[in-house]
Amino acid sequence: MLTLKFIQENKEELVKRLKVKRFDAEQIVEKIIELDNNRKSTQSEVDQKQAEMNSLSKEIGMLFKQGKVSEANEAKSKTADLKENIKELNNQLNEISKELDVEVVKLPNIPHLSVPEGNSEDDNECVKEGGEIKEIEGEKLPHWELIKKYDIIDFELGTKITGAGFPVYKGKGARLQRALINFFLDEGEKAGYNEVLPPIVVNEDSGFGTGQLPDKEGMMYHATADNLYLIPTAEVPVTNIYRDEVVKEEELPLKNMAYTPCFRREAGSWGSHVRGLNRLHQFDKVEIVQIAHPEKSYEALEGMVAHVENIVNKLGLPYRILRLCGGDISFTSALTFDFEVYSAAQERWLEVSSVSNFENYQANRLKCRYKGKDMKKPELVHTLNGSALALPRIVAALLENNQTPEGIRIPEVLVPYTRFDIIN
RNA sequence: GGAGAGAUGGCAGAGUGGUCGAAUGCGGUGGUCUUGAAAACCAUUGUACUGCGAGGUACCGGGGGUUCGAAUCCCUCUCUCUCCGCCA
Repeated sequence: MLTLKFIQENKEELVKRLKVKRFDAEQIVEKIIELDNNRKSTQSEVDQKQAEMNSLSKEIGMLFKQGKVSEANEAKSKTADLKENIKELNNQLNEISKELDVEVVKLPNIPHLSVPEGNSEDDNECVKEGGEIKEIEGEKLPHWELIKKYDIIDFELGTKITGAGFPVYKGKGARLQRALINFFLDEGEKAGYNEVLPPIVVNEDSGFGTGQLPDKEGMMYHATADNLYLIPTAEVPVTNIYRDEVVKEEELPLKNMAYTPCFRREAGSWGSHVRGLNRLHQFDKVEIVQIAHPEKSYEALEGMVAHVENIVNKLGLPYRILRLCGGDISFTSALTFDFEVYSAAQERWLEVSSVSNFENYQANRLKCRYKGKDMKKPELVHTLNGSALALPRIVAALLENNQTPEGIRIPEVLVPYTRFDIIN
């Protein structure tokens, strides 16, 4: 969420810039400012009464000590009204604060100045294309046919064990998963990311910290007996490492990565174009997360984009990088680059990574700050994350693009990990 | 799952109703001394809100209560540790 200070000091600019996100902030901003001013004045009234109360109490203590019991009792009688008054004001203050919290989370993050105008994914700006779209020799099958043909991923079996969207990877299919995970982690390590293996269920506080709760509660599987949530992305546990922390300035940037399974309920979003591996309830992903100095977060973002590009390149997949437009960028992001790979048999681009800078929007909610030696107060950090990479669509593209009459060729970089070079 | 003990500042650890935002030690920062370092000595050292400022207010695991006054008493929740049980 945005800081109240920023909203107070930049209200015109805020309203103007949120228009790029197709968000009309004017009324909410007005309401927030009014509530915040109200909060401040009520707070200072409470403080003042409280100060009165404190000094009165001190006085009473002194009087008792000096044995002046009747004077003490007299002073005591004065406190009743004050006490009632404070209670009343505190109730008001609570109401105002609650209302303010509700309003302030309604405002999305401010888009970066480079975010293009636009209403939908069709208006995203392609900043780069790479790799080569090769002709497929022979029969051109979509991956959902290929996995059946070679018996490497079994959807029906997953349905039997769990339900739709929980595939079972078998034989070379399973090993390909493991190979990709290890390859991604090794590449991440080379790029300076520290590997963590976090819990894949999280508590409510963590859900709030990264913004899945309270709004997007429906996206997560919820273990109600213990009130824990299955993570939709490793971003949740890995970013929450730094919830309520003040980190040292010289430690920045903190670069972490994690492999985790991810769970998404994706309620009601199933249709014809989400066949096969295109959308699942459970999938594997390696996520990279950075906690960066505010002045260096865009440098960090560039580094993350370069890292993802490097991996996609090594896999030999045709790709393009999109700068998301105001209408497509997420609520919490300031700037997002999507990576898409071309899937030859489906003849469409598949999103495989999304790399974002949240600036201090997420950090404000997390209360993650940094402090340097000559800083008087800690300041909010910037947070960034990106997939590097999500497996299912990478697998889909690899299977489809590398199919030959003999079988599916495994990219050279993966062979040391898979220990086979063809699926046939 | 059963029984017991506990949660205080960056860490360790005192504090059982008033002058406690909290002793003391360690650590951190600045300084004196030194060619430099160590040692010693001196000073300083939490966060948030609010105010131009002096200052004020809140915070001793979370929430609630008793009281003129709570780190301290009561209720409740969470977590940690020890022992027992179960277990990859």
